[in-house]
Amino acid sequence: MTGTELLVICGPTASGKSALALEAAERLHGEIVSVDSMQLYRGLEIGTAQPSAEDRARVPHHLVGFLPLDRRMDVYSYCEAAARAINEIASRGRLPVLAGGTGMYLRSLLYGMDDLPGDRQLRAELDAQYDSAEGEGALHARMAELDPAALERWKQCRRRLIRALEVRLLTGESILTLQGRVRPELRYRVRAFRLDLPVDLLKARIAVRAKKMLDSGWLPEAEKALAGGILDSPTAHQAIGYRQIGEFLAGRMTRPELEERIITSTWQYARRQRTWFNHQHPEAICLQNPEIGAIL
RNA sequence: GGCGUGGUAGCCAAGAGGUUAGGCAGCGGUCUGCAAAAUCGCUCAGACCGGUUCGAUUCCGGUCCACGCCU
Repeated sequence: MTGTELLVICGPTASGKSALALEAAERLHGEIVSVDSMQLYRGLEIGTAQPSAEDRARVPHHLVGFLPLDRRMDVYSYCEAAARAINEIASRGRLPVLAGGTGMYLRSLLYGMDDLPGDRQLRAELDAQYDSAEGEGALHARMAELDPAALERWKQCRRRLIRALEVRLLTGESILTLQGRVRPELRYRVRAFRLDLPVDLLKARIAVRAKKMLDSGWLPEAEKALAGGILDSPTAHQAIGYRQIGEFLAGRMTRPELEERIITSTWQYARRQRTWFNHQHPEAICLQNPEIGAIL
């Protein structure tokens, strides 16, 4: 653990994290470090609800809107970048305020992750193999031989299986034995808050926000991102809404259907975030209201 | 008014006289290098009334409703 002090505000999408973090940073002499796998990207400003120019003028934001759409991102790279930003902010004597909803990024940043080797090239190859005709079976057979325990554990889960094989190939050992069993200590001195609004309220906020985004420029933004190949990008293609907007623009969906589908997938995302934050962040104090008073 | 077809869970949608349909949505969980991802589990039926049968969501009759055609 470093002595660096951190304020953390996490929670599901549309729960009011950004506004709260903004106000807190303003009052506490802080700068915001985004913990969001999609706000990273340049060109997805509206669709990923990035902070406005006005917000950014009020408080410096880091790790927002800088990454080209075709760039791959992963937890490890994110953590490196975020740790760097945190150090810079702290060295300026300001308070790093982490704000965002990408649970795995946040947990990895706060608690660290086992420093196992990684090889994107190898991983990409294994992934490509998986797609070929007998790929899945071949990969399973290979794992059955090299690391049956990991296969058993993740046979349903392509990515983790591939990652397990990657590590096995790189180290000669099973990822299961290399990963620490116990959760490590926090790496920073954190004051963490997790927003957990009542379900009905959160649902309503999601619906309102989705409609507002669609009414205020998301469509042209998405059209441009689609033209730029977002759907074929390694990571950014996962952003909610862009594929659906493509369908809508192609006339395969009505506007009400589009809204509904976006709201639905956003809610599903929020649900996953809720279960993550409810279970993975014992250090965080639960806030039922995005109110500044609670964190000052 | 007549004839026909159909009424299956919040929605879509099958088959079968007795054995889980399935998909979507919903709910709960998992999560160590693509996480706005991936994945596991659970809940929710047979329009209504009667009959046949050991047993009906499935067969028969009626009622209601929807759709189509005819008058």
